[in-house]
Amino acid sequence: MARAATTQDVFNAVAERRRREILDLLAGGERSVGDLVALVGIAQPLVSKHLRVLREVGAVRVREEGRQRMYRLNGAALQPVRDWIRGYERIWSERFDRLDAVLDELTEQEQRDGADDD
Amino acid sequence: MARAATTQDVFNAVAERRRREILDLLAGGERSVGDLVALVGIAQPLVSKHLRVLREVGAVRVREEGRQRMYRLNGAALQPVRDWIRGYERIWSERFDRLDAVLDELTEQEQRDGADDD
DNA sequence: TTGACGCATTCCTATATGGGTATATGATCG
DNA sequence: CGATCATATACCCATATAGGAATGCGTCAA
Repeated sequence: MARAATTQDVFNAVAERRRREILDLLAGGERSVGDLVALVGIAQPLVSKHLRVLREVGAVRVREEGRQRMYRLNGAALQPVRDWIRGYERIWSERFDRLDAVLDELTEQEQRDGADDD
Repeated sequence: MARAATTQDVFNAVAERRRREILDLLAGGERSVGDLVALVGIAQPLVSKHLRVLREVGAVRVREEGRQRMYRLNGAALQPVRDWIRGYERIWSERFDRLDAVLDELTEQEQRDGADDD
């Protein structure tokens, strides 16, 4: 089996740098494909393909306007990512930080006088 | 070119369901590889491979204990994901929600009497 | 109607997987 | 030392890309 399809879930869709870039641009408002091509700086077919992936996971919406297609962000589709990462907020915000730091040092010490890893 | 390497950035690393599962388990505390194998329910070599990816992006740390290797979460490595998704909080929380809803309806209406998409 | 424009899709290639199986490596025990 | 346990790695396969080039197709202008 290969990696899961990018159209399968949002996590895979946003794993791609360009697609995050596109979403970031759309966060600023509607854009035509041509605009995105100019802004992202990659070939038009590629932009179209990325947009398709984003469409398939529901992260963007299209609106036709003459020959142009205006794309718009649909933030709701990103919620699974937000929800997942939220579970880790505790780890950053709470005092676990200090405990982690201590454990880190211990680990690194052991690593040093043990095998060297990676 | 193929998709970016999973070891290239955290986004690609956590795009995989199993790896998120592993991280979630580690969020509850240190675990040996054997524990993870039992909990995740996939073959040991696979768990080891996922752990390697997570190690390479810094999302987990290892500590050797006899023949076992204890893995521990390193939440800091997930911050790029958090930071990115944070930029969208505004979109969820603010009143843009209502505007989005309206635009959505308009879009769907146009889609209906225009070509059907997808 | 013909031509140009704006996008989407198709075909092609190189590459990086995720899963499985077999095997190597290291540590502990008898 | 030899056997066994806990992990990691190597190798094989099917699959899904991301990027490039060429083309299809609907829309608008002359």
